[in-house]
Amino acid sequence: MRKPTSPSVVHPALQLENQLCFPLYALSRMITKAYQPLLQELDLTYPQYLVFLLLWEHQELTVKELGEKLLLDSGTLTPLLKRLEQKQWISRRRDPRDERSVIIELLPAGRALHERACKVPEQIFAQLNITPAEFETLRTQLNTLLNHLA
Amino acid sequence: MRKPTSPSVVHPALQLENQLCFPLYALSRMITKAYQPLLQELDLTYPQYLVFLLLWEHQELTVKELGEKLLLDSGTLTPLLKRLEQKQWISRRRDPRDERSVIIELLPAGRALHERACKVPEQIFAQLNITPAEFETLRTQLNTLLNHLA
DNA sequence: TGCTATTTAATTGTGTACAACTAAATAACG
DNA sequence: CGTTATTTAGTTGTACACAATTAAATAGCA
Repeated sequence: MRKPTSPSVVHPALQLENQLCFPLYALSRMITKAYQPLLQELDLTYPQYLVFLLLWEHQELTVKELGEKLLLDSGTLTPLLKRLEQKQWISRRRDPRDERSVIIELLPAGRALHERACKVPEQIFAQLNITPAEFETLRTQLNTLLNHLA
Repeated sequence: MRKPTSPSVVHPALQLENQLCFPLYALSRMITKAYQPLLQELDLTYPQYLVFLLLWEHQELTVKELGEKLLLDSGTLTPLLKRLEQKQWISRRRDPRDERSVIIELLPAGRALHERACKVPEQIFAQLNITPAEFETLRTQLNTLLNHLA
């Protein structure tokens, strides 16, 4: 072991353990990592899974609509969606009524993923070791804060 | 407007709005974005800022120690630290007592950033529109959940 | 109508994240 | 002591994220 470095005078608010941002950032990545082995069986990444959550509900959405719901821009979505298109899970086409928009449509193979994904949420929940009530409280708080910022 | 697509039968647990993971993921990115203009004045990215939070407290840490505290691996840290080294904010050297370890040391220019960063936390807090009590509750809950997973 | 402003995706470049692998150093053990 | 196992960073390749820019289409308006 190296010698422990002497603690210097640091603003408490600048200590990692007092941050809100850090556990948020770390927890987000940890949760993504918890999804990874489950999603790997579906050949999906976590952001791709989020796109499918929306498409399973809506069948088709524009890139703009996906971006609004996921808070992601075209710089992230365009290459992601092209990869899903290559796998024949979605189609991309310009809206004939407004050629600026690109409509993303769920293809049969993409819809078929829904059935296989059904068990994912409960498997994740089991790993969290929290009660449904705690889950709800936290979800509500995070959504509230998100609405303040977004 | 395109025609609204008819809602299909979707497992409630597979709806985006019922997820815990999504607000966590989105909020983490939104908070990072809130930091961005403040950190830009320090020429820092958000993960680089987290590294400095630790180095301002400890002056020197190994890559392993940084990785343990930030839950990041060398694949992320090595290039990030090399960029900080190029700016002469930190130094990287092998530990002579264990040549496998790389010691990251804060250089004067890196320490000088601390003073300029002091106002960052309060400026972020102001944007959150929550009370200190709510801040504390949320921070505790997130840390608890993080400990369950990490 | 004709011109300008806005909207929408795509592109480009930088910087994370992370899985999988490599290489070097050290620890552990017979 | 020598051999094997483990630890530690670094490397490679893939996939986000996002700022900034570009280009095409549409809206707005004089």
